[in-house]
Amino acid sequence: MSDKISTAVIKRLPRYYRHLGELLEVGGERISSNDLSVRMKVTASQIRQDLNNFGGFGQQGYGYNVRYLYDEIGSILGLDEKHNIIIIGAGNLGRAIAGYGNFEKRGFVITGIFDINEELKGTDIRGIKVKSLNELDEFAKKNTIDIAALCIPKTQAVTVADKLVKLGVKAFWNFAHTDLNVPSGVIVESVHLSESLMRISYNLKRTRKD
Amino acid sequence: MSDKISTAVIKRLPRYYRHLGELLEVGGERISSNDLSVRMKVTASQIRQDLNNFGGFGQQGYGYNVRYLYDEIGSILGLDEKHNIIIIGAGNLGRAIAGYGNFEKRGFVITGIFDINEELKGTDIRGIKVKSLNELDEFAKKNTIDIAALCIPKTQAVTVADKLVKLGVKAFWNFAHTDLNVPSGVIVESVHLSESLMRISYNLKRTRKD
DNA sequence: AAATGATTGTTTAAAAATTGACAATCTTTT
DNA sequence: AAAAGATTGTCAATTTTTAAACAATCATTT
Repeated sequence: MSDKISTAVIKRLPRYYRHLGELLEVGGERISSNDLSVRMKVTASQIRQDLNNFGGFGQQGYGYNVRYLYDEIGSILGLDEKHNIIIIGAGNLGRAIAGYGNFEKRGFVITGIFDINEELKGTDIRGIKVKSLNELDEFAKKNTIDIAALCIPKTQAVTVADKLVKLGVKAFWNFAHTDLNVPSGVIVESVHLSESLMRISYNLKRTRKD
Repeated sequence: MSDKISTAVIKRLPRYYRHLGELLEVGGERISSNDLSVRMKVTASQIRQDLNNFGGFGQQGYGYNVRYLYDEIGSILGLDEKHNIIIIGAGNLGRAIAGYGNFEKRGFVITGIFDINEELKGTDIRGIKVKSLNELDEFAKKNTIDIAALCIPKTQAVTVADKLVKLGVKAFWNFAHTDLNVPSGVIVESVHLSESLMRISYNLKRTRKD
């Protein structure tokens, strides 16, 4: 893999994947960049450029085979591999993520749920028993953790992330309202719900002015 | 307000707001674009350019007054106004959002929670009784809804959004794994968790190759 | 099997975003 | 009160991203 793919492209890939999946569900066999552009409300040019970062998946005069392109993008996204996820924080958010079955379809398997609250220990969430945060070290040494989802307040999140970095965890799905400082090579994908909400607020204010 | 502000700038504003808030918490009175750039890991030039879209908040030789800038950005983001939010879907995700107290600090008030499951009707979530989806029409006619958070599966989300658009709702916080088609002027902010997770997966695959 | 039509992959152009540079100006020190 | 130092606001340069254009090529029709 020669040149670095821009993050703008990567951010769009999952959306292509989703739309192709929806097309598959209704029996779509082929689609042109133009038809897809109408459906997705982006330019056909962008679609072709994005895809060509990874290779020529289409055919002149025909378009793209939906199933083939879907699988290829899935592979580019690493969805053909299994990923073990642990969830830190068994509150509503942690439970919401644990309970979302579709992730497992795509190879994301929840292998552990941890909470600082000892009273929750042993509680069953979707067949997984909540463990104490004290058991995290031992667990991490015995099991492969690909992704740690941090569903805890910001102060705890920073501490736990530091610990998990030392234990070798390479990727964080961060729901805490803070930035995480991790060594290079460690991935942080943050979902800042409050920031998302503020953007709505901004747009509401602006829209009213027009 | 003359020229349109780019979405790239808007996306960064909440992060400035958060960092300024953190500075306030530790008693910071002033900060230069340079110090802030180190803290936030962006260029000082970008900070100055971003802020100057909205006016000159700083002073040569001094920098920015933290409290003043914090309040100004808050105002730009519309956080000085109250926003009524309803939550559609009283599952774990809906409850997680309802239960997050910090939103209320920023003027986001949850005024209703609705679920299609009649069995949940009357259940108390943080002092709010869950209503049936059948009551949504009546509620919308009697109350102002600024933002509707859609915490339901995609098929329902599309239907409910259509209905709420007709009832005059102008902004959606969409957690369903689908795009929403709404008339222009209606705001959609989507939080696609599965797409976020796929980006992690992509980066994990790529990192291993380096 | 030749002609027509469709659609990609890729090049070129345009637009947007980011960074760098520096004069203007305010603060702080002497 | 003058000099030195700091830092903004803004302009210019660079880089990145997006869109347009089109030759190459494959599918379909006649």
